[in-house]
Amino acid sequence: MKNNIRDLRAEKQLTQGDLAEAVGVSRQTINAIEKEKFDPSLPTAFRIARLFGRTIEEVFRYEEV
Amino acid sequence: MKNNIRDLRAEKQLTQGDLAEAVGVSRQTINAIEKEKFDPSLPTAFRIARLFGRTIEEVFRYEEV
DNA sequence: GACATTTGTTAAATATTGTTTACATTTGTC
DNA sequence: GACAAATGTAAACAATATTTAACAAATGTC
Repeated sequence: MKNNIRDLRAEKQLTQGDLAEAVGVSRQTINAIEKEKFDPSLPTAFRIARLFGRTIEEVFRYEEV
Repeated sequence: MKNNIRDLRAEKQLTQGDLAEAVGVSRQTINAIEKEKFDPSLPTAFRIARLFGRTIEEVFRYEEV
């Protein structure tokens, strides 16, 4: 799973901590998702996308196995 | 999280077993998601949406807490 | 009504994801 | 270079997703 959270976050000038607070997860969780250590849960993905005013497909890109 | 997998599945005349196989999860997982027992992972949500030719937002509806 | 198919459900076990804590590294500013 | 802010990372744990197996209930067909 790829994502462009880093760019979207930069656009809005939010730190990982800002985003974490807005989304309701820990800063380390945002960091891990951003660094693509693991995928967020579907609810978390929805909250992230919504926060940026984007669809999930615009934020995350799934590459078929 | 709400979803309309049941209707989409009916449109395509797929059984839960058919969908499970196409998506790559167990039939019970499809049943549980369909009955909204729990949310799928993000990759599974992507595969389900893709299979129906829909976006995740068209298949799943997230209601803010 | 017998039969096959589909769906619902439950329990236990496993895998994956999210949180916390703590510390290290990087980056920017003075 | 000192300092603060931001980011990276890791281990332990908590929470959730998924599988497997088994059986019950519903549905459709003959």
